Amino acid sequence: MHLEALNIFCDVVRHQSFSRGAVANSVSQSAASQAVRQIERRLGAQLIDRSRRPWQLTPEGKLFFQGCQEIVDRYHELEEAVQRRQDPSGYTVRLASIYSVGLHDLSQYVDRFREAVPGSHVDIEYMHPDEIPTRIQNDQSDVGLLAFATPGRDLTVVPWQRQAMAVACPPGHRFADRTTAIGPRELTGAAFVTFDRGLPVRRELDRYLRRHGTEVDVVAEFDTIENIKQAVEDGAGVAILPEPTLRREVERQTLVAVPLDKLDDEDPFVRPLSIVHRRRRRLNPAVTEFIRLLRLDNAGRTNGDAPAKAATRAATRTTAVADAAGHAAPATATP
Amino acid sequence: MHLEALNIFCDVVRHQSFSRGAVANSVSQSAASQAVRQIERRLGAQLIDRSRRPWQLTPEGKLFFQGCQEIVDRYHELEEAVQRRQDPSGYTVRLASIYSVGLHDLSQYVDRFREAVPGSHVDIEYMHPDEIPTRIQNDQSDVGLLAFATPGRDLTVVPWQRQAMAVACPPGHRFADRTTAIGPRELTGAAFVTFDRGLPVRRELDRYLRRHGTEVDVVAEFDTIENIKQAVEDGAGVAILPEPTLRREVERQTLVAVPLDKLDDEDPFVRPLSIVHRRRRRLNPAVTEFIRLLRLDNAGRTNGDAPAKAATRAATRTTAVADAAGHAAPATATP
DNA sequence: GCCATGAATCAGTTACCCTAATACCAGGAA
DNA sequence: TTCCTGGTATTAGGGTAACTGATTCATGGC
Repeated sequence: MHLEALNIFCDVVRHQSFSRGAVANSVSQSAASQAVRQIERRLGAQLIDRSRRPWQLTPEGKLFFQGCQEIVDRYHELEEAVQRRQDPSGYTVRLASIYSVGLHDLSQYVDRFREAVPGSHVDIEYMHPDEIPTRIQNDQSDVGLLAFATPGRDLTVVPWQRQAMAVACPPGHRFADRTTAIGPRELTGAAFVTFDRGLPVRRELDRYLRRHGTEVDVVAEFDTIENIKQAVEDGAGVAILPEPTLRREVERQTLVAVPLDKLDDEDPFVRPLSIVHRRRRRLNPAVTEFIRLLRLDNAGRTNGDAPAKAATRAATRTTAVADAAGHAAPATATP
Repeated sequence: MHLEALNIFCDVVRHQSFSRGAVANSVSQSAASQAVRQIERRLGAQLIDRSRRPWQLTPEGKLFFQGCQEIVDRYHELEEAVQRRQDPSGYTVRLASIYSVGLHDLSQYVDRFREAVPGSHVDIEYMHPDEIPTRIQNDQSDVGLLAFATPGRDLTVVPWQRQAMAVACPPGHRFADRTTAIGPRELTGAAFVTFDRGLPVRRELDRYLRRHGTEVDVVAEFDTIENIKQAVEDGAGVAILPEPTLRREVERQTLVAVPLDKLDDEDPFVRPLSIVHRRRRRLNPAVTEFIRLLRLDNAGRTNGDAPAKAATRAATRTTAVADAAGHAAPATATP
């Protein structure tokens, strides 16, 4: 039996789809179908009940899937262990992050990690938020950093940071000299630069404005914070962005960040950043350690105007993310 | 990667030989060589150091072998589990035994086992003693019953019964009316029917006679106890055989069994029967249970003239043969 | 130096797996 | 019903991996 075939079966099950399982293994849909059929023939058992749509795992299929996952994971670990013994350059953690978690913010964690696990290495890749869950499911990345994440069938979400949102405007703007926080209603009618529709942060932003009866004049939409900041610098309008992502521009005095009024009667408007990793599967010990370090002292980190209390609570709430055996914990938290 | 290739590698390591590993997998030596090479290429690591004879596992090889064994075993378990879920006819224990452990003796254990593990089944195969370790190593049998067993690299030996040896003679023989035990020296010059050279029991028998300065007149050699008994019944001579194997003939009065004098100053001459199973590998839970039952109350069993004390000691000495996780225990005992 | 033993290599064949194209099937809409 | 759609199964054919049998090579013993 090919281990590759077992992996295809696992991916088909994880994605609930032969086609997507095939893609995850870089083979044709036909190959995936044949691979699963072959496993079924050799086992002499039907693993997938195809009589209805969408298809379902049979009891045998569930049993086999669990064992299969374990076996495939173990083999990959074994391969890694052998290669590491040869070339003891250490573990590599593959991190997938959205653009707006700055390299600068991450580097302190990376440094601490490399110190804690000698010879280890962190591969940081920045990408579109939609890509991150997919990459983690396909085992192309070990850990993801994501805003407004929602847990999925095979995705564990661990709250990480809560970034306060602030109004960004160019230095000459009428808001620029404000020494007090801005209430959302004050933005009514303002020229507004915002995120592309379809991004989770856009939905949250729109909901926030709607909740406060604020109608803004959307003059531009972008899919990255960098582009929005550029547009604001160019005088296109104002924007609401996570305060930590504005630090450099504020220092350089190319932008002004004015705090949003917290309006005591409700939760402040924050961007929750989360750590995501695959669920119900063995995690590399180095990955577990990296996640531990990430979560360890992000309370000591400045988090814009978000109350430290909230960040601390989020951090302690999920202390038992991974157990001693290196398995993903079944418990999942939503920001 | 082919699971079959991993299994070939494991067998090559277990047998310390590419050729024998190949045979165990029913492929050519060439195929085994190529399979191992391919694994090494894909891993990018040398697993076997071929520069010296006999070849040795590299550190990477040892690491890989351990993991490999685990993975292959787990997969086979998984396959079995799936098949059992489909057809819940239960576990099968494949038992390989020497001819002279009677079906009658075993059936009581089998009955008790089938009662303890509902739906289970015991496949008893009788064979030449030399075959048994091989079959166990090649995973063609789960448990073996063997006389004068010696533990091997991958074979755990658990003492089971100690059968007293007795002199067998035909009813008309001059020993037949003896009411007292026979001292070994009394056999000097007697026409003697014995085992084939090469059988462990023959070596022990010769050593016993030599130790007592007894020279017998070997008139025939056979490879099974049944043949020896037949020859003795036919008046070819006398023999020294395990007392329990003579029971039926004594009842039928076709043979007479006279106890061997125990000669207090030394251990009595007994045939140690042992349970053997593979070492350092997962054992099927049913197999573990079967072994437990075998060992459980063989003290209550009549064991010829062998002192019950010895049998009990042997049984308790190895109480921890298999731990709760179903792994073979590292400890091994020799009879 | 020579032989015996066991593994590596080679060439030829087989068998398997993959892709592409296409047929099929369950479920939803008209 | 009938058609349509999204997704899976099937089929044929080409490419490649893996096996066998023969041979060569390396090592350790003589």
